[in-house]
Amino acid sequence: MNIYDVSHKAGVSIATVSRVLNGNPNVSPKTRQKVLDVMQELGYTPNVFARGLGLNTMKTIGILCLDSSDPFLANAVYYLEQNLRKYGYDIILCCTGYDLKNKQKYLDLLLSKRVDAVILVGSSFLEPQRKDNTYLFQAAASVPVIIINGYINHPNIYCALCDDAQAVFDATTKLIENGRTNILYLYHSKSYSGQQKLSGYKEAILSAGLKLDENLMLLCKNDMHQTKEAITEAAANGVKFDAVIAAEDLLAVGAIKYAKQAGLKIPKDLAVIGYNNSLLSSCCEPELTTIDNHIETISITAVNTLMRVFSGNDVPNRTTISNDLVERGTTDFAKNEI
Amino acid sequence: MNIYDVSHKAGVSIATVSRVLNGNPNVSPKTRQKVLDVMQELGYTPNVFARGLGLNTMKTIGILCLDSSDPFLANAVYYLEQNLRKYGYDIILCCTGYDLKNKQKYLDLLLSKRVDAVILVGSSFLEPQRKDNTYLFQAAASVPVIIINGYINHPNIYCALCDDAQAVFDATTKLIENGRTNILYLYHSKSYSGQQKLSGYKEAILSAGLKLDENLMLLCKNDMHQTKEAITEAAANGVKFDAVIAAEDLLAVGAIKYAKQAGLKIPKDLAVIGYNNSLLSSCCEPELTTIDNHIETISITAVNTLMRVFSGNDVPNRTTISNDLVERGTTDFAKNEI
DNA sequence: TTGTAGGCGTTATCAG
DNA sequence: CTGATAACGCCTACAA
Repeated sequence: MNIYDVSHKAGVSIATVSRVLNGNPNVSPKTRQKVLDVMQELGYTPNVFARGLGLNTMKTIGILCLDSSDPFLANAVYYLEQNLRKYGYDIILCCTGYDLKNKQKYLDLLLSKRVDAVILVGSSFLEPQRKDNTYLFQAAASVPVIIINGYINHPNIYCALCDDAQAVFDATTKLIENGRTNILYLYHSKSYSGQQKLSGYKEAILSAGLKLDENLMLLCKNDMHQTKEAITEAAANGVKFDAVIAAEDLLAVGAIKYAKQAGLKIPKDLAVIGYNNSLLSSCCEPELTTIDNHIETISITAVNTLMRVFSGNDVPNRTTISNDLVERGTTDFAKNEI
Repeated sequence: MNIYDVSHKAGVSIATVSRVLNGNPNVSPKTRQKVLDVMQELGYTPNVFARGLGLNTMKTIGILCLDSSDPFLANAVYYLEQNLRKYGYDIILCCTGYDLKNKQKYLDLLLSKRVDAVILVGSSFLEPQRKDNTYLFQAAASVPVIIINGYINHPNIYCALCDDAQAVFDATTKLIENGRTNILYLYHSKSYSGQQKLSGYKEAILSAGLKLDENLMLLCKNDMHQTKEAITEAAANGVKFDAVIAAEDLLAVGAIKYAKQAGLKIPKDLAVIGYNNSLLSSCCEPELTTIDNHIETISITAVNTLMRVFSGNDVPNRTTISNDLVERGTTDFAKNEI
């Protein structure tokens, strides 16, 4: 079942069938209809390989992410898929894990599959040392590279991200304005976005005229129970705090568990703010105040950016989205504002 | 940069290069090495389209799921991707949503991309009416179809699932044995797996000599707050219950929120059991007793099944995994068993 | 062990 | 507006 069968049955040449297939206007309406009828009748589907051979593209985008089972990344992948499909693109999903070697390997693999572009989900694809990012630059030499939630300046690399530093700055500042003086910061990743958040925290502390305290910046494992233990240990070591801000909802839940265990009242004795506005944040008790980084908007932006790149437009290297604080039960801003 | 360039530079024919490429043993070690060196030097990568054209396969599996941002489905997709990649297969991810028309459309789309097989994640791809499943049968006519968490008997369709009915039966029975007499069942899906779970519940009630009460089987929305409201309403209407078993952790969390609001102590006044052992289950307070359906094992089984099908083995139509009850704070079985 | 030539199903370029 | 024909890059008999 190929283009020849259709052309025979329709009594035209394969060139005409191909033209109909590709919406070429140089076909008489009558001929077009005849061909379409035959295609329908035969249930003909063009062979993507042959087409790919000629066009050297298969309308497919490679998506690289560390771990698609992470709720935040899973969301991003979902929105990307939905929006790319609107433009007729398929996605090949590829989960690399944390190892740089694997990231490189899989990126090469995607390129060898002749994807039309690569989208990297999560700033963890940006290595701290610029020289370790050469694998990205190489990729960018052949196809557009989009980075979600990270930023690096290089030709043919486009970044869509939210202003994590600003968001954490604002949230921290708000805690301070509401009378919290010892704010514990929890994080688990030193990725680009992780650094941004941390710097937002530091800046807020300094702007308020407070002193930065290393003991108040706690590097945790990405696990709620281990986070709880880490906080418990810090408290046992004499670290005092009346608020927690976490780089990730999961860590904030660990803080809630700590408060419960330590007999602290939330938000009275301890205010808690998370990050991502994930399902977890409305699951715990009290429900978690959290920063919403609008991953859907970011994903849509990324797709739109890519489409503009494809159509040859001049496209900004970076698009930044602002984010919101979603207030729930672990903070008492409202009461203070009355 | 193609096979001709390599053959020229290496001073051999393209056939020899092709043989080296495909690990054909009929090449002298010396020639092989020379060709490999040239390929390395030129950074040659075979063109997947041309290869696909000849072989009519691209070592790619299509994965269909309703919504890859659902934590449970996201997990399945992740494990599938990881395991398929071990065998050198890529995956094309395709999220359909709930509409049957879309399911059909995207399945056709995947087939037109010449995927080597299709994996359907979630029993929601099985329509209640067998005639509505003809789209699956059609697909099975051209490639193997794997269904995760659903079962239907048809040639070239293979199913990997856990015994949901048994799991709910066991959990319900355990509640009854521990003195609970009015068990509220929460569900939100009437998919194959949803039906299995419900039937497990019913059977357990009947086996224990209790009476089935329609009011105790509550169809909810897939949202924790709406579930809480639904339970509140039922209670207001006089429905009495001392335990809840939910087809989904999210619904169970709704029950926990209800208990909190109604001033009921968990597990003393109300025992709660969820399903899936998702992150949510260790996030709430108290932590949720839940049924773990071993999605990782199921995913691995599915991939292994597929590989056996590819190698032409005779493969059972269905593989069933048993599942465990993970006991946490919302039940008090342990105390009763002492 | 190696090389030659035909085929895979499209697309694109020319003539007409 | 339509048709013939040459790419596209690889695989695989078959021949040597």
